[in-house]
Amino acid sequence: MSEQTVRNMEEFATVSGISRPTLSKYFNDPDSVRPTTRARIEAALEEHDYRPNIYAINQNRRLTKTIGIVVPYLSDPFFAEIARNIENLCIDAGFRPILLSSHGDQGQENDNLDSVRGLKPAGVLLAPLGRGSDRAVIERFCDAVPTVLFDSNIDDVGEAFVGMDNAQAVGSIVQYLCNSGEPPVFFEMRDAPNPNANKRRTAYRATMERLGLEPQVISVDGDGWDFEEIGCRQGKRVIARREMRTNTVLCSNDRLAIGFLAAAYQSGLRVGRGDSFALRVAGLDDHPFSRFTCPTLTTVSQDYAAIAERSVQELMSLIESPDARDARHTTLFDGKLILRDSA
Amino acid sequence: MSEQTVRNMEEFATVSGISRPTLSKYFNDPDSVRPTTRARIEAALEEHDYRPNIYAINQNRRLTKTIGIVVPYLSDPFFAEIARNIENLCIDAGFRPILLSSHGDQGQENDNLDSVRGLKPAGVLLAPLGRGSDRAVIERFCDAVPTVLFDSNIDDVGEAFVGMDNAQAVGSIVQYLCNSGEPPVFFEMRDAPNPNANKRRTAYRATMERLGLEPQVISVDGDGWDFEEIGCRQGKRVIARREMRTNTVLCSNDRLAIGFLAAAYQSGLRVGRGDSFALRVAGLDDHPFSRFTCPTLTTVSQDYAAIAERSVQELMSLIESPDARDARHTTLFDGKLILRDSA
DNA sequence: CAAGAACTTTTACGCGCGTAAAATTTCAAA
DNA sequence: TTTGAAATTTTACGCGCGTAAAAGTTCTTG
Repeated sequence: MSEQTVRNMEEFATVSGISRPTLSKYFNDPDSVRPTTRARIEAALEEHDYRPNIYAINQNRRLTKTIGIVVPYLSDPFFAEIARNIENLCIDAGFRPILLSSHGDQGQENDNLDSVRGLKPAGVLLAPLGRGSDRAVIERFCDAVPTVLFDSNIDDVGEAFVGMDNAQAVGSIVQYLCNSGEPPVFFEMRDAPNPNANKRRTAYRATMERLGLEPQVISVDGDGWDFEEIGCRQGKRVIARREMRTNTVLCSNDRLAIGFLAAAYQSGLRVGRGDSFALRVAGLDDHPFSRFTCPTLTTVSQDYAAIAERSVQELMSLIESPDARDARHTTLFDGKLILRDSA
Repeated sequence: MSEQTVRNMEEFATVSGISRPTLSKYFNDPDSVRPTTRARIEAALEEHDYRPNIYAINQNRRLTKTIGIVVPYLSDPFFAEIARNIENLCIDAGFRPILLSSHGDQGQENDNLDSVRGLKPAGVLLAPLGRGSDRAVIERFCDAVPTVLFDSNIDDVGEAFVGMDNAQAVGSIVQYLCNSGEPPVFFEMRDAPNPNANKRRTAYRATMERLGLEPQVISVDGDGWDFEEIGCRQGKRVIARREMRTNTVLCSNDRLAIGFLAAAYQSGLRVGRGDSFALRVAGLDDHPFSRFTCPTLTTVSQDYAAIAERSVQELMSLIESPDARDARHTTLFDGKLILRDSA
């Protein structure tokens, strides 16, 4: 490699013997040039390992090949996993994903959207904070940028939403719990940040009533995204005060359930199904760690891969034909009951 | 706001009555203009919410205000947490952090470094894959970009390394375990991706020998970054075959330990300290989930905040005076013994 | 082999901003 | 008020690439 000489496309044109406009075409789409030309370019590329300046490229594009991915809380492996899936799909589609986490904070979410807008992205995949989001800010953002919401819905905002069918998921696990033992109590945070929580509580109530059973919702205090901590601390309180009318608890999500399992353990209650166990605990989401709790957690799985794939598909169709959208698309994937040992 | 008119700095100069070069100065450092001027600019900014085009800015800077953060595996909450800390510190320092995960894959790590280089970052904070890294690629990268390594060291690569003192950490927990019961067996992956694993094994051996005890290292098969899964599957095997010479096991990291706890639970062994327990399990790292295992996990904490802070400090001093470096800096933070219920 | 299609080259301009130099204005201290 | 330092304005150029238009070349098809 005889390098150190090629500092821009002009120079690369000289050393490769290809004109700059053709090179420009090539870098925007290698298939848009004749195969022989492409081969010559790529041979020269091997020699000089030149790469176009990404800033200069994007300055002259109204829209870039960047895709923003904004998640509410990346330290939650659920979002990390989904982001990983999405990233890979974006790369496969020829885009550059940029991952931003709002760390559970509204100011950060607003900053992230601002910062993403500055990137002039082709599109954005956004899992909003939910209750903690500044709706006006998000609406304005979605008006300016093709945006697909996932995980957490905000009515009428964004061009599409992809998430879980909470009604179906809650329905199926409540039904299972009722069939296999005592009906579940619903354990949740009073002011859950995520709007799924409300849908889940509602679905729980509806399912219980449909089954002719009296629902019991235990809403506990606790702010922020430290769900395990809240589940554990408040779980111990609930257990100590014997607030549950039955021996079965359905937690609003797996992270709360993981905390609740810890609470049960620390309270000396054995969790599992069968006569020798004092408590049954179930969750929702199939969190990556749910396979390794003690006991392993019965839950309803979200299909991470499917959600990621559909979200990206929606965004791609949005990018390809921005005006061809008649109405907002909503996709809800069914959850799958995952029977493990905790319930 | 009378908007829709200001499309570049020129226009903003017109509407604000400030010359473009002064505006340029302001956006590069608001303190570099006279306070009255600054006030006028900021007043105009309220009116027109103009933002400089980031691509045009960076095209003319040899170095940008971007800082790359590359971690090996973001779905591991350990890295997510440390990245969160680092991100915030970078923002406070006036930089734009860009977070990239290699998802445990060498090709992805190489791509990430390539992609970061294209961003012309002021500096990079890199936690390499370790054993899975392509040393030559990383060396070349570090030659071109001011880089601070963290978590996982690669000898003589990068301008600085910030991590945990494995010898101290392992020493302290081995000592504790020996003092409080039977000496620990060391449980690890045979081909751990992270170089800390080797240091930990070595430290374990050294400490045991110093104490006049015979070390026992159990190295299990398992590829990839799915540590809990490996810890659980292989843990069950180890337990079933009674491979451990004592009732105490020190796992090479918390994620393995979390898996091992699951294995013990599923094997019917009660974990904890005291006569009524069959097994003691300890880990290393103080993983975010270690407070919620059953039982809670005794471990040695890494000071996430300190590691993040020092890493960023090192990088900042590197950015400010790139040549003032005589030798590679290495910072090792002591781990703190965290006594919980598992050992 | 001819004709037209498809591609490449040449030429030229523009994007939005950094930045240098010289002229002018503002400010603070004497 | 004067004076010099500091800040601002004016003017002008350059960064690396996208892209348009016209002219030239190569390929395909019959």
